[in-house]
Amino acid sequence: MKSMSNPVRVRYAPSPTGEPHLGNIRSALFNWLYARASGGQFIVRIEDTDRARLVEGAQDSILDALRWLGLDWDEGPEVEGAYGPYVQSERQALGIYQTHTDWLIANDHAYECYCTPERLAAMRQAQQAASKSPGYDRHCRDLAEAARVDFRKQNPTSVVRFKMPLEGEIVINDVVRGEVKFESSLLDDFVILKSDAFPTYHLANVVDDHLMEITHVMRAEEWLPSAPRHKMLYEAFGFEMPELVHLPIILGPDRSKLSKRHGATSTIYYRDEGYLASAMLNFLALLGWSLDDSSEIFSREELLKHFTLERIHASPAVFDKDKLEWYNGVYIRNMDPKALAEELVSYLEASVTGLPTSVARPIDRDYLATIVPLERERLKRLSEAPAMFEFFFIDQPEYDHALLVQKGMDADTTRNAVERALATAETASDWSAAALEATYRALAEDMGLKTGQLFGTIRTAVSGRTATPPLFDMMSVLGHDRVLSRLKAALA
RNA sequence: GGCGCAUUCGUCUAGUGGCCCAGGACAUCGCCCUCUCAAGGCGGAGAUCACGGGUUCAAAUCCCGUAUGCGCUACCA
Repeated sequence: MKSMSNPVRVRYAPSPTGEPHLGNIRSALFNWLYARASGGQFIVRIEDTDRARLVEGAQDSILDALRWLGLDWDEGPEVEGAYGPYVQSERQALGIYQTHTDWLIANDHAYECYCTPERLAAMRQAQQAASKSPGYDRHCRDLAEAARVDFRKQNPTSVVRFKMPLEGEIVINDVVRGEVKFESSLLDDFVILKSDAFPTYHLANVVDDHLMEITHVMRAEEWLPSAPRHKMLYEAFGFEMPELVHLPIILGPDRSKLSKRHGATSTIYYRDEGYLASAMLNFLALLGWSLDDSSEIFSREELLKHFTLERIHASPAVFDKDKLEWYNGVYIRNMDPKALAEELVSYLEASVTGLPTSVARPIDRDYLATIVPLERERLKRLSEAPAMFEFFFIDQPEYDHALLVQKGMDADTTRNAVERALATAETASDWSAAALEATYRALAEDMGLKTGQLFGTIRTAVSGRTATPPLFDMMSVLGHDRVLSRLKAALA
């Protein structure tokens, strides 16, 4: 337990190189959860030090994902705080990383390296051929000052490398995994400042985490192998080491790291597909964390109440889309119909993926409000609504008239059933579901048909489909005129 | 190849020496409910707890080894 004088400060530090990956957002969630659960601060820092991989709009997309899930940040882009700026390129422009690098060089913890990419590639090739473990051969580590002057003259581009210890053991302590040991001799002198004067992740991360007074570094497990480098950096600077919390990796169905070849990995994609933020939050929280043997449904509040670092798992978790969909169904069913209707409007009115253009926009909200309670328990994703609701909105659904014929019926009995159903509808005075059901049950009996037969025929005639909400609720919502015209069309 | 992490039903997981010849959830199958589809209820199948050795009266749980999977091994994060 950290003392009250040392409040928890955690950060989510994405690189704006693409869409917000689910695994990445899961890391953000855990950081946010821990910050909020412990009364600490949640900071967002943009790590845009790789100028070549920058993607326009990626930062906005990442922030959108956070906002969608309600992961609010106390400091970061758009929320200035006392430790800014919160974008590394801006910090670079301020000279923060250069200053730290200079200090490291002056104190014999780092050195300039003039090796060309060609030399490094050749070196790696040779190492591979000799099946030696790869790594920088420290060619420039102990160059004499005169030689350095020479190199600078010939080749003004250089990088700065950190001097790793040549021997010994580096032990890091991870909250999830305990002590992890690394052999120093196997770790090479890694680059901390690139030739474009931007820092690498390692330097920027350590410097910024220290300057921003981060207390817990929570990130995906793929970072565990670089933890010893970070530890050496902290020691060289004389900075206090934050707690390390390496989160289990999220896997695809084939058990390799979840990536695009497994399908959509963008959080934004799932939002657009109509997954609810509450469902996504619940699902993501249980990927690498659990409370007990029976709790499955967690609201944001419950998550905050129960989340602890101790219950984070060490083993990786496979992303199961079926389970996500189940969660979504659960949350949709628990949603207030009015709120759900409101949520559905944009999906229904969408130009390409929405209802057919023949349906006038804006759609009738009152009418929609009567449909939603009928379809709610069948919806798994909001994006299914247009296809599912279409027959409520268009004039006349297209369907194969063979579908009108139910089991044990033929063309004549079917035609007769539609005619009688039409006649009954024409004279019906009470259009409530209950009244309709009563009259049509009587009709079925009168005709010697099973309810399943008569109702099935009417269902298809009225909706063009074989799977719908309960028939009479549906007819009641559709309304007298629409039902009559569709029954007539079934006779054509 | 080297280093690191991990290993309980197909999947997410409960389990920290006896309550476990292993519990819950998703998916799957069957039945019930029922005008169809869902939802819901009930039930089934599904894990020799990766494997092999120990330690112990007793191990999924502790120790050692092996195997497998994944991650890292860039002037990417």
